Parts: sequence; structure tokens; C-alpha cells
Amino acid sequence: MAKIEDVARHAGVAPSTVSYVLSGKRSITDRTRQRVLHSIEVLGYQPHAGARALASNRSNVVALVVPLRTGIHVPVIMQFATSVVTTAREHDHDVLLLTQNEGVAGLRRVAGTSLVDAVMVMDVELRDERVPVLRDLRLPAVLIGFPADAEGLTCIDLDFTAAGAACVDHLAELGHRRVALVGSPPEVYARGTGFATRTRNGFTEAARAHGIAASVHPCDANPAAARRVAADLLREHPDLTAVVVHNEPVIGPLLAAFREAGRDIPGDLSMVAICPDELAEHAMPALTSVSIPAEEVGREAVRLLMAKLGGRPVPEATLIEARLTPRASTAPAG
Amino acid sequence: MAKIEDVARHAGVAPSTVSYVLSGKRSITDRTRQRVLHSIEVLGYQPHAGARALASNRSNVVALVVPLRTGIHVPVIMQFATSVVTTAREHDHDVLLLTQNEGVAGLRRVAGTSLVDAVMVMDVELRDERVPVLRDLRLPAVLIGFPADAEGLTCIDLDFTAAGAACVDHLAELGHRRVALVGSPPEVYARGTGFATRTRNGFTEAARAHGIAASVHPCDANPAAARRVAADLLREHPDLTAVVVHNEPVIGPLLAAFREAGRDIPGDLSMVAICPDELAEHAMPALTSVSIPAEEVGREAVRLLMAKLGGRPVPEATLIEARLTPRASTAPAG
DNA sequence: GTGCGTCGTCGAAGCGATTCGACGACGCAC
DNA sequence: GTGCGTCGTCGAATCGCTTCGACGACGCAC
Repeated sequence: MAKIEDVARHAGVAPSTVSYVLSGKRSITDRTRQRVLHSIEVLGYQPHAGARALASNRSNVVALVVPLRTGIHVPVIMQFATSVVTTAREHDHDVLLLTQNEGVAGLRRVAGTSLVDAVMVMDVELRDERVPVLRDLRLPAVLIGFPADAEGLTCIDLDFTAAGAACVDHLAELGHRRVALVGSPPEVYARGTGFATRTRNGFTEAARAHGIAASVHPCDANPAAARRVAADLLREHPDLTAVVVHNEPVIGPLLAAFREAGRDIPGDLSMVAICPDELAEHAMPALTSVSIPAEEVGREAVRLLMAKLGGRPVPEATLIEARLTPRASTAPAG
Repeated sequence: MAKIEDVARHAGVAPSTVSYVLSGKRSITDRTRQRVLHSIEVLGYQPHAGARALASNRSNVVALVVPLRTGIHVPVIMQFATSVVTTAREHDHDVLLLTQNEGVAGLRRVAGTSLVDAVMVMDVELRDERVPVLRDLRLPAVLIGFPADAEGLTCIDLDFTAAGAACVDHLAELGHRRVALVGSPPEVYARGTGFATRTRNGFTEAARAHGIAASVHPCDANPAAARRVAADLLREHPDLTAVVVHNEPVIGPLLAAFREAGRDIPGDLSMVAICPDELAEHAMPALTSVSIPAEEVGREAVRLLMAKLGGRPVPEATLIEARLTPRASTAPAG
């Protein structure tokens, strides 16, 4: 493995010059730079990450804490993680994967050993135990989701409140007078996970503003639970004409259940989903939906993190706009 | 941030002694050890990862290359990744996340900069461009999946050939005389991705051995494609009494389509799936299935990697046994 | 009592980069 | 012609740890 000294010798310069060519932190004559770059090329030189981290006090690695919990739609997480890795690489950083089950100790470890320069935390809860740790670690961090007290933290997420409201607005406009939200599993609400709670609030609030009746139905993420909820809905609210679904795995089963109960969508019942576009497009019928822009959130989150690492100021809260796309699953109330 | 020197001073020993206490590479009196450990505790000492990597030539980080491709069931990947991270941590290693789109260059980079000690590659194809790179990088590696030429490599995977065969065996035993495999999307076969091909081969081969008719139907991973395939099956093979599904996202839609076509499962049609247990258990009816033991594969893969890092010999090929669990979706042929 | 082996600890030499101060060369102004 | 500022490069110190050889103390055998 070639070292910086080898490159320097080969190019006839000092090691520090090679370093400056690479970092651009001092000006170098074009002629010298070319010579150095050529030597790097020839020798296949790649700087040793550990040595670099030691000397510069920067590892160029960021940690990503991914949730393992139940009741969370996995593909969205992956999409998100992928986007984070890709964007981080564009900024010359790598991503270290941390799982929830190492918990707070994991954060302390990667920070304490200088393994990472910054962290990104997904699936933040209202009262998240990681938040105080992040505060006293004084490690640059970006949270995906909002804790109850976001003071001094950098947070980003889809504007779920607006998402919930947008669904209701759309349905109200179509003349629906009673709507139901089929939401996340009960334990997700119990944890106070932000996205579920905020969607619910946006939904409820918008319904009140429009003066239409609304109910919320937590639902486990499996087909059987979906069928139960569908049956409950039809029985308890005979006047129901529209459903909002914020729970990816049950979308298909819910559609099937309504169909089997003889309800045509959107003829008898309109449905709006909050889910990735891909899912909405492939459903039958294609679903009117507010998309979950995982890719965009991931990209922006990394941007924020890089800005913090660069000492640039960043907004504390970033909300990604909720956009509703009408498709085939909603129609005017009969 | 406390350094080893601070600990040494606090404990009244030399820095090297502290290092030996931590690594256990030389014997230390119990009294001294206790003193050092106490100082570490008091000062909250955590060794600097970069310095450690530089001096020891070991980063204690392994890279995990995850696939981003279409036609792959995402939750399984996550389950797998999770298991890898957890197991790696048990062995005092961290996991760096690499995505496919950096491609071979990513491998060269993390290896060349000594960022990682070893790599784990998922979703290996028959003729995988990463394989030659791994060979000449001489980096300890474990592949999840088998390339065409596995000579000298360490590979592990579910025994998909046996999985495909197990499904047919089970159905043959129940007296079925014509079976169909609903498989991965066409592009997955086109890429020569090992698991799809091997399942198909196991399936076909077992059918021939039992002397029963068999056909294979690639299927895109969305509900519409599932419906098309279901219709094709019923039309082309009126004598069909059993289906094997190896494509998670279409399981639900396929069940729905058969139901709507008036076929009772398992009354008119038996179905066996190759999918995670969780999915099979929650389907309606619960599916007889060969499970995909992602957690186990991840754990074993890390074990293999650690063994290689420790210089211990490991088998070149590890096949995880395919286990079929009978549930409610299969019955004797009418 | 001398000699030798073991055991526990120390000290110092790296590991491979970055970074800071210094310094020569050169251009420009006076 | 002298002086000064700028630019490009160099050399050496430094980052925090691991590891190897050395060395004193101690126990045991002869």
C-alpha cells in the first residue's frame, strides 16, 4: 500500500505538499499539482483513513441510527437509508450503521471513540431518550422526526400534520361528510412516535375545521387486523364515505376487504393513502395519495448535517411539504 | 477527551500497560488490572478509533454492501442487515453501509483506505463483477449468495435449490400432478441472480423426479402483474392444482386473485410460499412455507467473517437448511 | 549461592497522515 | 538597489494508540 511519503518521493516534493494538493488548503502551482496527481495515479495511492482521522480529527464518517421497531414500514426506511448513503458519498462521507438495540450506548461509543463526526437519528419519538444524550455529546446531529422539545436541535421530516390535513381537505372538497383514519398500530401511538401523532392531529383538526365527522382507528400491520378494522368501520359508521390510510402494509388487505364487502372504490367509498408513490400507483385502483418523499428527506437531512459540520448555520426545523396526488381512488360523495 | 496517557498517569502505570489491560495480549497482575480499569471508569476513557486503527492496522469495521435493485423484497434485506449489525457488535465490530451504486469503486475505496477490515456482499449474481475485485483485493469477504465460480470464496445462503425441491416434494406427497412456480421478476432471472435461479432449478428438478408437470412464471413485484399471472395460470393450465410462490410482494394479490376467480385455497388450489415466516403466518389462509431465515444467515455470515479475520479456517460454502412448515394453504389434491 | 526462566511492567519506536511556522524566490514600489 | 509582501514549498511536530524488546524481581533447581 503506497503511503504519502512514497507519492512525495515519486513526485519529487515533500509529503506536506502532497497533502495540500489533496486537501486544497494551500495554493500549489499547477505544474506541481499535476506532477503530484500523476504520481498518485501511478502508485494508486489512497490515504489511510485511520491516519487521516488521527491527524485531522475528522473521520469523514457519519452514523445512521435506524429503527428496528414493529409497526414501521420497512421499504421506506431502506429508501431513506439509501438516499442518505448516496448523498453522504457525494459529500465524501461514509455511513456507519447503528441499530436501535445498542441504544444510547451506541451513540456514546461512536462519539467517544471519534469513530464518527456526526449522527443522524431516524424514527424520533416525542420523548426520546437519545435526545438528551445528543445534547450533551455536543455531536452534530440531525433528527428525522420531531421530539417534544426540539429546542436547539436540527430536525427534519415530512410535514405530517399537513399531510393528514391535505387528505381531509381533498375529501371535504369532494363533499364527504364523514371520514375515518386507519392509522399505525396502537403501540406506535403509545410510544408517542411523532409521525403517527402528527398525522392524526392534522387529520382531526382539518375535519373539525371543515365541520365533518371523523374517527381514528389504529391498526396492526397485518391482513387480519386490516379486515377487522374494515368490518368495524362499516358496522360502526354506516354513513362513512371516505377513508384515509396511513399504514402501508394494510392498504392492500383493506382494499380487498372493502371489495369483498361489496363496496366499490371509489363508487361507494373513497380512499386516500399516505404512502410512497410507488405503492399508490400500483394499487388497484391506483390510490389518491400524499407521498412519503423518503429520498428527498434523506438528501436534505444529509445536506443539513454537512452544513453543520462545515460550521454553517442551519434552520432548526425543516418540514418537507406534503403533496397530494389525485388518482383513481377518490370521487365525489354519492 | 481522556487519552491513554491520562489513564496511565491516573493509575500510576505506563501507557503500554493500559493497552495490555484492554487487549489482554500480555498478562497483567490482577491488582494492576483493577487499578487500571478503575481509572478508565473514572475518566470515562474511550480509545480513539483512528489512532487504534493506525497503530494496530485494524479498524474493527466491516463493510456491508446492500443491493438496491428492483425485484428484491426489502424487509428481508433489512432483517438481514439488522442481524449483521447486531452480530458484528457482539464481536466488537461496527458496520459501514455501502450501496450498490458506488459499485466496485466503493469496495476498492474502503479497502484501499483501510477503512474496513472485511466486507460482506449481499445479492450476489452468477457472474458478479465484484467477485474478481474481491479476489485481487485479498480482503476477507463473505458473500451472501453464490456466484458461478465460487472457487476460493466464502459463500453462504439459504439452500434455495432444496427450498424449491421441498415445496414440490410436499405437493407431490399430497398427490398433486401439476404445479406452477410464480417466481421473481424477469430481470432478476436475466441478471442470473443466484437465489431465483437455484429455486427454479430445485423446483424443476424435483418435479421431474416425481414425474409431475411443472411450469415457471416470472412475475413483476406488483399487484397488477400478480393478477395477470393468476389469470394466465388458470387459463393455460386447467389441470393445475398447486402453486409455489417465490416472490413476497405478490403473495397477497395472488391469493386475492384466486379467491375472486372462485378458487378456494386450499380446497381447489394449494399454495406454498418461500418467504419469511411472519408473512406466511399472517396471510389468509396462513401459508405452508419454506422460511427465509434472514436472521440466521446474517448471524452465520458474520461468524464466518470473524473466523476469517481471526485466521481460522472456514468452509467455502455454507448452505442453510431449507425447512418447510405446513400450514393452512395446502391440502391433498382433489 | 549462583544461574536461569518466567512474569509483569516499562519505554520508545513506529503507524501515516495533517498542519503550522519558516523560508527562499520573485515581483513590485520607491 | 533596497525593502517588503506574496506565493509555493518544505520540515518537523503532532495526533493517540499498539507493540516489541528490555529489564528488574522473583522463584526454583542444582
